[in-house]
Amino acid sequence: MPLIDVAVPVPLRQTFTYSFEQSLMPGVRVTVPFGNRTMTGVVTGNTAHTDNPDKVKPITGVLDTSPVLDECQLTLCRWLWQYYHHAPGEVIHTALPVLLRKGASAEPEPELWYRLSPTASEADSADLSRAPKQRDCFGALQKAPLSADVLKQTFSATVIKALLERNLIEAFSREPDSADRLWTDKLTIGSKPVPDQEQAVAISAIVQKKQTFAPFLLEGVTGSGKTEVYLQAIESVLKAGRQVLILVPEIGLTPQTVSRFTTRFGIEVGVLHSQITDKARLRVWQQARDGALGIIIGTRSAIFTPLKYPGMLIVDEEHDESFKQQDGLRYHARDLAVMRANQENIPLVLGSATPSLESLNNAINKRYQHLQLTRRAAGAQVTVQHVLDVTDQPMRFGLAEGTLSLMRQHLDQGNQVLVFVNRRGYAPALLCHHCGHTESCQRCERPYTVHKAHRRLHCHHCGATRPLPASCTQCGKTEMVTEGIGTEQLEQGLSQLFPDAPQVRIDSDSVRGKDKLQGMLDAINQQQYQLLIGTQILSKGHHFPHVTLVVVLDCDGALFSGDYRAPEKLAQLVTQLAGRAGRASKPGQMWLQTHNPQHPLLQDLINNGYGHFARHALLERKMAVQPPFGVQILVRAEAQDGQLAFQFLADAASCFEHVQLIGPMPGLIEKRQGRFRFMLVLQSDKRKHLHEQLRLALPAITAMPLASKVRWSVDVDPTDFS
DNA sequence: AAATGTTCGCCT
DNA sequence: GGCGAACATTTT
Repeated sequence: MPLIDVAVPVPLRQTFTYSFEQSLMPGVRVTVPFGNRTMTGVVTGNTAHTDNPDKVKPITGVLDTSPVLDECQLTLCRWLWQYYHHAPGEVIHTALPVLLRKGASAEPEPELWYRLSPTASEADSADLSRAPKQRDCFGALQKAPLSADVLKQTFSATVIKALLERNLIEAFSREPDSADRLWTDKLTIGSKPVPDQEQAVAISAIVQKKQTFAPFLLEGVTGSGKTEVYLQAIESVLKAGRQVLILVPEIGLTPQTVSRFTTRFGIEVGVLHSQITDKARLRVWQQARDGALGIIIGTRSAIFTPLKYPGMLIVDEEHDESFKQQDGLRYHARDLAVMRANQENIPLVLGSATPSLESLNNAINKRYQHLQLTRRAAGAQVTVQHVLDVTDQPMRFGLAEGTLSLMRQHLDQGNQVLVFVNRRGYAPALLCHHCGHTESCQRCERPYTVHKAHRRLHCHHCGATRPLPASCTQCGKTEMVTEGIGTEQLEQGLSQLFPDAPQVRIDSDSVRGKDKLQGMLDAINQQQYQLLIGTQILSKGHHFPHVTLVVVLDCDGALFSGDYRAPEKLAQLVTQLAGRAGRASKPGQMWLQTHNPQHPLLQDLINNGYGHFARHALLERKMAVQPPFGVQILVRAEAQDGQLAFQFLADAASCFEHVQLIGPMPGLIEKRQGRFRFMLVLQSDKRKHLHEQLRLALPAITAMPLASKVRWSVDVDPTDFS
C-alpha cells in the first residue's frame, strides 16, 4: 500500500505518514485517524519510507477529486513552514478558506433557481391582477427561469413565497455556469489620462515583463499617480486574458478603492478582507481558481488566493505593517508575494510613497527594478514641513502658543486644520494628586487610559475596563488628575479654544461601525468640519484637499523609543500625513511639535524628504548590522509565572552556538493579560546560518521540560518587539 | 492543541 | 477506597 504524507492541523513541526490503497495527489484533503479522534488533513506528498512503520494507519476518507492547493501553493506552503519554522498543518490551515478547513466542498454549490410550475398557465397571470407584485414576478419568470439571487434583487421573499404556495412557480437547483474567463468579453477600458513621462517609463517597464518573474519597487511621492501606473499595467495583463491579484493594507480597502478598478475596466472585482463572510470568501476563492475573476483585491491573507491564469501581483503601500501577521504563522504577505511571483513566473509591483527599508535596499542592490515617480500631477502640491520647538513653552491641551496662533490664522481664512495625536481616549494616565499613585491595569501593570465619554478606564493592552474611580485606590483621597493628552481631551479643549470651528474626531473609538468612517470623510471633504482631530487612521489613503495646516502633537516618543524601527515608522507616518493635505491652489504646511528640534533624524526628514532619510537610515542599519543587513529571529515566551518564561528562554539560549544572542529580556510590553512576556533575539549576518542553527536547535527546545509549561513562539523577521 | 492516562492529596 | 485536580503523555 502506498505511503502518504499528510499535514494535520496540530501545532507540531512535522507531517504524519498514512497508508492508502492508491497514491493521492498532493493538495487533496483527507480524513485521518489521529490519536483517538479523526481530523481533516491535506496530502503533502507520497513517500517510500517511514521511521515508524508500525504506527502507520490507513486514510479513512478522501474529500477532493482535485487538489484544493495547486503545485505552486504547495511549494509556497513548504517554503512557509521551513522559513517560519512553523507547523505544516497550521501553515496549510492558514492558506485555506475557513469553510475548506472545516471540510466543505471545494466545488461551487448548485444554485437555487425558480421557474413556472408545469401546471401554471397564461390564465393564472390574470388571477393575480389584485397582487401586482406577484403578477410582475410571475411575468418575469414567464420569460425565462431566474436564479434566486437575481430574483431577490427585484422581488421580496414574501412575494416569491406566495407564488410558491399557490403552486404557480417552483424551485429547482442548477449547476452554476462555468464562468471561465467570461470577463474577457466584458472588458472595456474607461477613459484614462495620458501618463506623464515617468509614469510612461514605469508602465512600459512593467508591461514588458509578461510571464516572467520581475520584481519592481514603484517609489512614487504622494500625488505622483502610482495608481494610474497600476491601472495601465493591469490593463495590459487583463487584455492578455490573465488575472491580477492586488494586496492592500487593512484600512485601505474602501468601496472607492474597488470602484476605481470596476469603473476603469467594467468587470467584477473579487474583494477579500477580514469582514467578509466565510461563504463569500469561499466564493471568491472558487471564482479566482476557476478563472472567473480578472481582478482580485484583498488584505494580507488574500496572498493565498489561487489563480488559474496568473498575470501580475501588486502590493500597494508595501511598507504597511498590517502585511505582517502578528500571531500564529507570523508571515509577511509582502515577502510571500515575492516568493509567489517567483513561483508563478509573473511580475510583482511593490508600490509606496514611503518604501520599507527592506524593499528600498533590494532596489538599491538591483534585486528589484527601481521605478521612481518624483513629479506630482498638476493639482497636487508639496506640503512644507517645519519643526516647532516647544521647549519651555506654555502648553494648552498639548499645543504650544505658536501652534495655536497658526491654527487661528488658517481657521480664520476658512481653511481646514488637521491635528494628529497618537493616543486615543481622554488621557493616557490617571493619578492621585495627593499620593501620586497611578491607576494601573492589574494584568498588564500599565497605566489605564482615561475615557471620559464612557466615564471608564480602559487598558489599551488587554482591553480590560473598569468604572472611573471617584477616589484613589491607594490612599482614598478624591483629588484625581489626568496626565497627558489623548484625542478625546484635545477635542474638548479645542472646542473651548475655537468655539466657532466645527470639529470632528476620527479614531478607532469614534468610527466604530463599518460605514461611519466613510461618512465622516465625505463630510470633511464637503467642508462640514474645519478642525480635524485624529490618530493613525487619518494617515492612510484618504485625501483632504481643504486642509492647509497639519499639526503633529508630539514626535519625541518615536525618537527615543526602544524599538529601532520607531524612527522609520514616524518618518512614514509624517510623510503620509503631509501627502494627505492641500492642493495647488491651497498649498499645505505641516508643523511637528518637539522638544528636540535639532534631532538629526527630524532635520533630515523635513529638509531632505523621506527618500533621503530612508537611505541615511539604511546606512545606520548597515553599521549596526540590523535588518535588512542582519537577520533577526525572535523567540517569545509568556507565562503567569514570569520566572518560568525567563528560564525557558535562558535554557533555549544555551542551545545555540555561533549565533549572536540578545536577552532573554522583557518584552516592550512586559506583562499582558496577566502573563509576563520575555523575548530572546537571535541575530546573525548570514540568513542561512541563522535558520540552520534554529532548525537544529528546535527539536531540543521543544523537548525541554519548560516548553510545555510556557506559551512560546518563533517570529522570523520580527517587526514588532512588544 | 486536545484528548487521554497517571499521580497525588484529601475526605470519609 | 473514592474523588477530583494537577500533571504527563501521545498523536503516523
